[in-house]
Amino acid sequence: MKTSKQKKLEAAGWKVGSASEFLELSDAEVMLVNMKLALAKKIKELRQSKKITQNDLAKLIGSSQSRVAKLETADRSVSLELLVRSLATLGASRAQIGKVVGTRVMTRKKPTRKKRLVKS
Amino acid sequence: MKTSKQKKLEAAGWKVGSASEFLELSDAEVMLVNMKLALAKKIKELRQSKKITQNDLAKLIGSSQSRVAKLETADRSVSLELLVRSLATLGASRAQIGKVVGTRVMTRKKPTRKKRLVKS
DNA sequence: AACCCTCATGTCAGACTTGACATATTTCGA
DNA sequence: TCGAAATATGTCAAGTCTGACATGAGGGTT
Repeated sequence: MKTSKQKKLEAAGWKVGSASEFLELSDAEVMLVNMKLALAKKIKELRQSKKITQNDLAKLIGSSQSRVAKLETADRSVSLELLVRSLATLGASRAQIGKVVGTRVMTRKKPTRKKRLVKS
Repeated sequence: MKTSKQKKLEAAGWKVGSASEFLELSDAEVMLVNMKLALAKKIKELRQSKKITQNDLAKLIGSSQSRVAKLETADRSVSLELLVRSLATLGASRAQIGKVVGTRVMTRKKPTRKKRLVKS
């Protein structure tokens, strides 16, 4: 049986188990995904605080509205690099970006519950 | 006449002036390059502290010695993503990576006034 | 309704990144 | 000095990411 961690990764479209050590790699991947989510969230916050649209931001970073939408939803097709570059273009300092990268975000909004069984 | 900043970027192989605002973009690019240099340095430090070769690390991250060499020299062909992924695989925490991302590195060696204790 | 604005999603050609390999250069112990 | 291990550099096919475009969904205003 697969670990829930592994299932989560695969659901998000990440390759799993392709290299040497599963635990190490998986941890790194999970960390990367969470980092991206945190950065995406920060981009959205920063953009909204500046009261500009995704289209406006797109012009600032030399891209298109659709890519900005993908940025803010941490779409599988956006790189860490584009996320960081966008934050920087929005005026975030290295220190601010470092803080986002280094700080775990609480994602749970509801009291923890037991998971439902899923049919296979 | 080009600014020294611009020349530096072009020397490093980065495209300049292709989008909207030069100053904004350039700042973001410079920041990104410096970030990569800081991450590369950290990777090398971490690897050496573990007393393993580039080849060993390459196996750990599922890559080759040559790419690890490029990683540690912040070669133009390595992505931020690979840098961060490698650090994570070396066991760095998000907090540690965030610190590297957010901390400007002094490139010039001058006598330091108050030497401080460094985390191991 | 019809119109407009904002954001999300799918697709794709072109650009960029990757692991692997070959080869060069540096480092260092005997 | 020599040789070998470690590291650096160049190249490239295969894979990934990007901007652009089309289109959809959801609100809000007239």
